[in-house]
Amino acid sequence: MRRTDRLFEIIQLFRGGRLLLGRDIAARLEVSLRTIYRDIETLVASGVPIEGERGVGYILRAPIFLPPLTLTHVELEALHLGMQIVRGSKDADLAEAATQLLLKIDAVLPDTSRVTNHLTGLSVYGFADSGPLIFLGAIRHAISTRMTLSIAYTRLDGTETSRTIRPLHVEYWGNAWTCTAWCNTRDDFRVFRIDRISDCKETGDIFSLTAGKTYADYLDGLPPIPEPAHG
Amino acid sequence: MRRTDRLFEIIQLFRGGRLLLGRDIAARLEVSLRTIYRDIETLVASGVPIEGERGVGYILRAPIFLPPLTLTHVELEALHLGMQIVRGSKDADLAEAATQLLLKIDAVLPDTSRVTNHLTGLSVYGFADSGPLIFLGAIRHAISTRMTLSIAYTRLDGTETSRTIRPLHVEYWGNAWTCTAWCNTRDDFRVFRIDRISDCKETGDIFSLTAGKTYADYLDGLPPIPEPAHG
DNA sequence: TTTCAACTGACAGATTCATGTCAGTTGGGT
DNA sequence: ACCCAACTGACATGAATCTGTCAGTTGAAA
Repeated sequence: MRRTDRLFEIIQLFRGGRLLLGRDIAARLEVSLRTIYRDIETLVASGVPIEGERGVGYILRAPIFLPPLTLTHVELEALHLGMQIVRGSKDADLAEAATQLLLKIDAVLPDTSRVTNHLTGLSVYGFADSGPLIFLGAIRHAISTRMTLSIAYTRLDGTETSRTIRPLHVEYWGNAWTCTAWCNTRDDFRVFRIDRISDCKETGDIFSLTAGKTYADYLDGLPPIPEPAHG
Repeated sequence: MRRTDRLFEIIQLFRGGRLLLGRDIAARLEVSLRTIYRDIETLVASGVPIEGERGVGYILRAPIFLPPLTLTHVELEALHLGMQIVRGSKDADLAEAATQLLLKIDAVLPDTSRVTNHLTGLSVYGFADSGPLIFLGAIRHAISTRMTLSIAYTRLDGTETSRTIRPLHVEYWGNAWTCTAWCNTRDDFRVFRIDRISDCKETGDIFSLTAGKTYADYLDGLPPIPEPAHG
């Protein structure tokens, strides 16, 4: 096995945020521990955020590895525009991540390719996602961890209701965010505007994706489906 | 010089979209022509879009080289969201670039990191940039090449006017695009809503960034400046 | 048909690289 | 004080890579 391949392999071993011991990596890849130390040194030197602690082991901070890419100028512009828009979003996690991503990319580009040089003068002021979206991040988190939520919701007519839901999907409509969920209270699918959710708590229950209650099932039940991101 | 460094150097030589001969690259890097052929083969094999034509030379299609990066899941999500939003934009160039970028990234991620796996259920329908923005691409192009434009503009009160402008900057306001320009007709800075531009032609004149007529000068002349992309 | 420059294959020598072994040090935790 | 596992340095050996040279082929354009 070539060294390059082994370096790649090592990154793969960290999937799932695992803590690894040098000794175990060495055994797994059938090389000596010394070689692993050298490999890790190489990886860190090329910017892979592996962190080691004496007496503990290694972890990889950012688990998605992007190999070298080449971009056109327009692609870099699109990337920059998109990240600026997301930075302006009300979802604090996403906004922060967008900032970090821009910084990473900028740090890595030579002066001559620096984002700002290729921006043909373009600024983004104030994202369009309106209203209080303080729960957007929590909901996205709940979707990925399948946490049942208990929400208070203000209907369009102003009346309040509280529901227990299994959040399935989030949609962005250009100026509003919605959450499609299985509503335990109504025993059917429901779509909620996130800016009208006035309270949101995790119940502690973890739901499983039961047949008939998934987002795919919801889509199946709809007549004609709008094409995402084409208009 | 290590080979890896030379490979990197070769990419740098292509800056500015230059057409290069293998012989010249060889001379510049003080290696044999055969070695350059081998280097180019290696680069192409690792995905760098260098194209060679017999009897002509080499060009690099996508001139921005992004070294390996590691991303967190949220960063990948932010990237995906941003690109989906840009894909929905009315600027055909940017939208297409965003699509290409998404495809590039998806092609390069291992199955386990594939964008769709990390999207905690998120769709983008219909970008908020409203109205006819058919000239957005043309204006961005004119900004980068410093082409003077002749535009027909419909004021908010409905009256028509035609102007000769030096486009300087484009701003995105969440639901509308504007272009800040030096207006030759009025001999002052003016801001135009791009969806209200009913015609747009290049005059053929290339302007230079004269002191007092740059975007920086425009910003200097403004009282308090809104912070870009923070809300 | 000639020219140009990209391309390909083979081969041998040089040199760099990678690796294991050994013998340490360091910092945190128990 | 002891253990653990990350770290570091040195060195020799062997493997892999890299390179130039030479002798071609190919496709396009003049």
